[in-house]
Amino acid sequence: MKLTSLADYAVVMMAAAARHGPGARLNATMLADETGVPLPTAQKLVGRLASAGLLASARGAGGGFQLLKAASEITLADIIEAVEGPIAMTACAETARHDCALERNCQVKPHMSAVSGAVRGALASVSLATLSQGEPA
Amino acid sequence: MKLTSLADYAVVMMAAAARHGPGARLNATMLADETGVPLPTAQKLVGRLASAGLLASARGAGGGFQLLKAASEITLADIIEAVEGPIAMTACAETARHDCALERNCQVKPHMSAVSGAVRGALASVSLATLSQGEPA
DNA sequence: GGCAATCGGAACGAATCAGTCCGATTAGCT
DNA sequence: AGCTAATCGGACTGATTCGTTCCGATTGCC
Ligand code: SF4
Ligand code: SF4
Repeated sequence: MKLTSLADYAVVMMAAAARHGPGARLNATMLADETGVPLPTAQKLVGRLASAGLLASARGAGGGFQLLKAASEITLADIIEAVEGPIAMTACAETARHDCALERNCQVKPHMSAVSGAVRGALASVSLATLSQGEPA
Repeated sequence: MKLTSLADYAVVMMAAAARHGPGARLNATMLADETGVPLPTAQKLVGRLASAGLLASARGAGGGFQLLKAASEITLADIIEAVEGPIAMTACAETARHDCALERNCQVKPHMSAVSGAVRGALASVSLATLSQGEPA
């Protein structure tokens, strides 16, 4: 019940990116140096974030990344799903992927989608704008 | 962002146990046969649940397990914490365990305890009594 | 006192994660 | 236009944790 280090680092990097304003040009090296995340790991993360639609990527010299949405429009759930995949507590909650051996006569299965929704809602209630501020609410 | 198979199986077994009433004598073999969880895995799970204080264990022939609380008093968070350990989204949210390299100048760290609390609250709002019923709310 | 049944912890194999590296692509300069 | 340099993108390796399985310790019953 804890998120992976990759997802955690991705949140830290996105918060740092949000602090640069919506139109700033960013590259992996700058973000890695600013947050302390190892550079190769940072490269992997921005790649995933870009393919998920949270960042716009530009290749070549002078390229880099850029936030596609406002900080208040990006939530923790978005970042986590971009890095870790869909938020589903159990195997049966995820559409497709029905490889649970107990699924045929599992009594708690009908409730799991609601539980996943609740957790996802808790994560979606936190926006990047909140995280980028130093002090808690 | 998904719970492990062990925790999932533990929830299924606890729901099955709750359906037997509060004072019923249960053993690992019965629960495994009823839920479909492999017997050795079920043994490991009931052991952890007992050491966490959710079940009372009795050794020897004619022994077994027994629920210590009412079904409405046991929440998903309790079961997950019993199997997976404390619910903490990040390394810094957990008291002790401060082995994060970015912890010195991490801007999002102050918010993570609140996020962990929100997720834990979402899980704590679901009781075993709800899960043991076949139909969702 | 012997026996059978059950809990408890220790060991093994598998899967995923975290980290690292090198190739493909493109802007900028000569 | 050709070359160079800088950056993204995907593929590979090692490490950690998860999941499973097995066998020994303990206790009630006969
Ligand atoms: S069917 Fe039951 S045991 Fe299988 S993943 Fe869903 S909740 Fe878990
Ligand atoms: S200090 Fe920052 S990077 Fe480290 S675990 Fe906490 S939130 Fe994550």
